[in-house]
Amino acid sequence: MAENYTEKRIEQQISFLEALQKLNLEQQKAVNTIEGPVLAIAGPGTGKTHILTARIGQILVETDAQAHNILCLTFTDAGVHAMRERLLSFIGPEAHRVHIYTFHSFCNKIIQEHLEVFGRHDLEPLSDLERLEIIRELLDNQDVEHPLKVHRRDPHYYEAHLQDLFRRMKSEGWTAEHVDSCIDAYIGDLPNQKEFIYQRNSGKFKKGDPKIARIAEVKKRMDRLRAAAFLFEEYAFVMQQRRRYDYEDMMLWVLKAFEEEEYLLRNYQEQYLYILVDEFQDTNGAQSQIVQHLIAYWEHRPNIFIVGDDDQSIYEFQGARVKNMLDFYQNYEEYMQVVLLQSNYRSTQKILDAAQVLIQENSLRITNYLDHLEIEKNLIAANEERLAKSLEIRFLAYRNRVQEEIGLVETIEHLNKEQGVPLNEIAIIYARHKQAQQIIRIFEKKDIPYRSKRRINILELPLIQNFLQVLTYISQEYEKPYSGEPLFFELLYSNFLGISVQDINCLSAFMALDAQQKYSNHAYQDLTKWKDLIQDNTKLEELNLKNLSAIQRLHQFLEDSIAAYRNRTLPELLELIINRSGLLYYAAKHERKDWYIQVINTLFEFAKRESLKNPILNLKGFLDVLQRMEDNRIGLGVYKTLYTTEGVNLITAHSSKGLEFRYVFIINCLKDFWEPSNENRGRRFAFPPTLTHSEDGDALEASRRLFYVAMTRAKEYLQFSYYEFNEAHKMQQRACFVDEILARTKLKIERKLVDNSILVDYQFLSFSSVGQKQNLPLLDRAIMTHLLDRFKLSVSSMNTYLNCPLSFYYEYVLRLPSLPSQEASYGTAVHNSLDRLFDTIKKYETKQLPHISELLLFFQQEMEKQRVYFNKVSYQDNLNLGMRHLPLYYEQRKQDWNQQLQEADILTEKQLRNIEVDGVPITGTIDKIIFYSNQQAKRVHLVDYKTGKLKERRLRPPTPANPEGGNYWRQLVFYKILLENSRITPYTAQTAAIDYLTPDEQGSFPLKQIRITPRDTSIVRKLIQDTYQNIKNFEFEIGCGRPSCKWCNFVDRNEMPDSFNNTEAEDMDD
DNA sequence: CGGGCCACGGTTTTT
DNA sequence: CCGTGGCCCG
Repeated sequence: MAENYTEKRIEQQISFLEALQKLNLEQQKAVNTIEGPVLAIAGPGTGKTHILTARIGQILVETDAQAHNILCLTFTDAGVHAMRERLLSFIGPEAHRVHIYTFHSFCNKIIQEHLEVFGRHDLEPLSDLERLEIIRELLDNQDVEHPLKVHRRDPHYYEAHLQDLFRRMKSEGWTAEHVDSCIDAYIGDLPNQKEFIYQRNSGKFKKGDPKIARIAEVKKRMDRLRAAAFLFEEYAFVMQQRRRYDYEDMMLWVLKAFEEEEYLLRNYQEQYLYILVDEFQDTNGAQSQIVQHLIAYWEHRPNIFIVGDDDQSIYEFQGARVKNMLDFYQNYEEYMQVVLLQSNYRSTQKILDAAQVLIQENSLRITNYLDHLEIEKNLIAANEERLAKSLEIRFLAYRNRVQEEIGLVETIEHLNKEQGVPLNEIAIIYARHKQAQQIIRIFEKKDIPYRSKRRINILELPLIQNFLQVLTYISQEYEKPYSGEPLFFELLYSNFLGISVQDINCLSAFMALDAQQKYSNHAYQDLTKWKDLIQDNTKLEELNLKNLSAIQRLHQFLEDSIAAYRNRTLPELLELIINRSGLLYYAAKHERKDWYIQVINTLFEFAKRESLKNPILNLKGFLDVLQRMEDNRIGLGVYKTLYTTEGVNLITAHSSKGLEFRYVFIINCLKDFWEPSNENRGRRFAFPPTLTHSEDGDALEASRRLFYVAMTRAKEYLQFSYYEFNEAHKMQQRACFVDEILARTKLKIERKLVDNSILVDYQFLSFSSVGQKQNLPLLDRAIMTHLLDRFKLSVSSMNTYLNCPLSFYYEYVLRLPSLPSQEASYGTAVHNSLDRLFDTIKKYETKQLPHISELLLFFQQEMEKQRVYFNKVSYQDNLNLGMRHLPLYYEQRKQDWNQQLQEADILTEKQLRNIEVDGVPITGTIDKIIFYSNQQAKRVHLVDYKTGKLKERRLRPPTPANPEGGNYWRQLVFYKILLENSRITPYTAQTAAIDYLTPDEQGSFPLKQIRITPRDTSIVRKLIQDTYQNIKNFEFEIGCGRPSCKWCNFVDRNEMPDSFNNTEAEDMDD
């Protein structure tokens, strides 16, 4: 046997033997018990990977088995990787021949090896968007009486629930019938449950009576789940029809093949003489069935080694997981060897004791089910280096959240600077990512390196958003020249194009002045187009740009891309654009180039995948897919490791599993973060306990395990902290786990106060971005003065300014072209048709209301005029909407209208120009003015049409909380002021109304009338003056900061300092 | 303890 | 928009 071994192998052999000798007794048992079933319960830090690999080595040494006769299954890629590395160091290249897989890669291998059975050739993985769309269609096809739809305003509300349910059903191997019977069992038992029985007499209820209403409520929820589960089969069928599959399917296919194709299973059963399963506490139902199939061949004595720690099971359904372990034990009890690994090589005894005390509060532990073995899980510190150190565990209570965060950062800085602890030996562990946001900001501002790994949606990144703007422009210009004009200005700001902000200002000033001039000459058709400007070298040279060549490059790049559109596949075109736009160059030169390149690749790979599914997909289609993803809040995820340099680790307790750090800080140890809020959280169905094998209190145990995992990451020092009062000064409740540990140890809570001087030091780190000044410089004041020369305040410009001065700057000063939204276009069409209706009356002086058909005809004509602003589908939708709403509206209003026609004069679409109030030029158009000429008091009534849902807030007069009043209220008062200062009439307007053109839920069209008081008028007059003054003072820099605000987002997206631009600028200065 | 009303938030993670 | 949990009252 030995003669073929090279010297190197012999060396490895020796190091392997040495490693074997160093094993403690428990470990030796786990490694040496090669034959028969073994269950190893391995607590944290007990050398799990070490044992698994040593055992593999041992099998190879002790038996005739070849490397390929050994199968080692684990949960994650990282697990596979770690195992392979360790094995390589033990046994050398032979390690590559051992079959180490994740469950998924193992199934994939089986499928690839038996394509004839699986017929997977033409199948493609299902994207998140496709999943959603399949489910949406499924829901749409259901009757309105379906439990998931009935009484539901949003027919798609349960989409997310269904996604989660179907995924669960697949991964746990549940059928609809199984779910159904579990629900029946649960409901049947409800009257026996304490919470569903009155505990004492109260009112008409007697002690011992079942709570009928509560039971009915649960039943209703369960019926929804039941109905949802029965949609599963159809979902699976549609997937198959569309030739799509997802991750969970791979496992199910293999399971099915194992059951139906005996030879296939037998094949693998005979090959794998030794099977090892890692992290058994995390295997789901389907995974555990795969293992069971593989070992079934060996009846009572399979050579299987299962290692796991039930106390570290932090994914759901602990009941089912413990059941898996127990089933495994009971099935092979006769020959089963149980090994309990207790020597911990990671932590100090103090840390282990505290962790121990905590986890003993749990009852759902495997040791409690294996009573007869009389085993007790205890962790004993066995690392000699660690034994020497014995830092105290600390519990710190801070006054508030800010203090906790500052205290933490201070402590870490001290550790690093004064004690020389490397930052990557320090971890901050929390329950949810959002808890780390503020700390990340502090680290950023203080320039302390940190690492944080989390899933990021690349579609939200400024770089990608800018790039998508460029793609959209190219796509639109290809479809129809000049249709991309409204995008051009924003596109210019894309960092990777290398255009300086000064030059953009120069170009925008030219465009704005040009527009101003042409508007005043009514030469709307002659407006200069961006596209023409950047290819007009003469004009460009007149502008004295800092970097003319960047603009010329941009022009060339856009032209080339549009030209390349037709003859290239989507990936080819994208590749060209990524290269020629400068995106790739920009990313490659960036400080965080690894990350940027990864982001670009993710987008590119996604485009390739989509093209594979749909070979004729073009750029427009691709952008449409991305748009639909955005609409449905589906991201394109990528794991981001922020700052790959060594730094403080910021991680969730979940992702801390398997890691270890010298210093661990568990933060925000509060009930709200660490204890389960509810069994049914988020957009998910609640499952009956009969299905998940979980019971009341199980969720708390799951959280306790998570906390335990976090604690056992610490090697030397463990610190818990929390804050006593939240932002609203409400007292916080600390997590019960803290108290559980305190109760059974001598540890005490220390109240910490952060020194005032330190607090002051942190003041400068601004904690809020709302209301921040924008970073993009405004145009030159002289140019702005010129542009606002003849500016007149209208309702919409005033409202825009009041809502967001930044938006005002872009929309009214720079006059950037924008496409009207589809809603706005529909509104215009309805408006215009109503105007024409009343015009007709006037024209023929009949005082008779024309027939409804007249109105509908106008509407159709007006929609035709707006057609360009709709896509094909939404045009039809909006047309149908109007054709349905207008007759109902007409019917509801006609009586009022007829009466008005008799009593009053009606003026529609009255333009009021050249009006001045308190020195401010104002302007506007009033939808409808009704003159009550025959009344003594000469008065008019104003009406404004609105399409859109009634929102009372918009109509509210000013309150102390909202001193400017609702938008619509302000608008009506503005109109009154406009009319009364117009001198077209001596009449006063005391009443005004918003006339809603969209019905409410009861099908009636609201007509909201307001009475305008002199106080109202003076408030709005003051607003008019102030707003005008602010505009004249160029106070545009502060945006509203609302997440939905186009221009705030634009500025936000482009505020990042960009090294590329700077180097470009330097190059030019030479 | 039980019910009604109102304000508020809306995980974690792997393949 | 839905469900939950705090809060108040009976």
